Amino acid sequence: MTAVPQFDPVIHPPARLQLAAALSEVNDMEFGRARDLLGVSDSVLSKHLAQMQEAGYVRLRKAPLGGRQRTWLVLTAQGRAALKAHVRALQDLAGIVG
Amino acid sequence: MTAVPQFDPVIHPPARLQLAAALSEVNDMEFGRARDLLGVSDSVLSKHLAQMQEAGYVRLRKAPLGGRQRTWLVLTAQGRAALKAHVRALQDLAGIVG
DNA sequence: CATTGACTTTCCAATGTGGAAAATGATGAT
DNA sequence: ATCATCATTTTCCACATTGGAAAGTCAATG
Repeated sequence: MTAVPQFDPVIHPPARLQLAAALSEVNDMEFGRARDLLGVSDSVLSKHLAQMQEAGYVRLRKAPLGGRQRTWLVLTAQGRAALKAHVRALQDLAGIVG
Repeated sequence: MTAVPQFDPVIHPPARLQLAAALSEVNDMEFGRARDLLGVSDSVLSKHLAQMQEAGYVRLRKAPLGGRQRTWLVLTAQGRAALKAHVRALQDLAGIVG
């Protein structure tokens, strides 16, 4: 009798939720900027991105900038929808509190 | 440079978030009912409650019912405020997604 | 072709969550 | 009083997740 809906496990963890939210407000963001924003190491961001990519929530665009290869993170339509659904789920869940 | 605000770790985990939300809609709820609602074992609910109590988010009211002792869970004002703040934090974070 | 910069992967420690089972505490039965 | 029982609570463990450090990759110089 699990009357309570589950949250999307890919997007619920703080780091990923924050990343998705940050990406939702821009067209794209550089890897390094996202890493600093979240305050995590390269490896950690990379691993979160791997999961979000696998879920189809994020797309990585790699292109050279200033001679060096850089990566831009883009929230996909699916990722945006997932974030939206997640926020709405929480709002519904806590609707009365408002 | 953690420009992203952190979530309340006591209330963010799914089980506790769902519990807080569920409790926010009623005056109180029986232990067993909450356990079934969340779909977890007695021990797990008990442990979540311990954390939420320690944070001052939940109060346990024990009283006999039908000869046996039962426990009712009550969301405190502090717990309600924490839930509200959490929801608002997420909304702010994802404000653009709307 | 060695080097450097920008990630990615591997390895490992720390935490957190969950369940089963043992322990508690409060009754109710005997 | 003592025992059995029900409602939690605590203990013990297994497993999953998350995070960082360091080694590994790969493309673009020098």
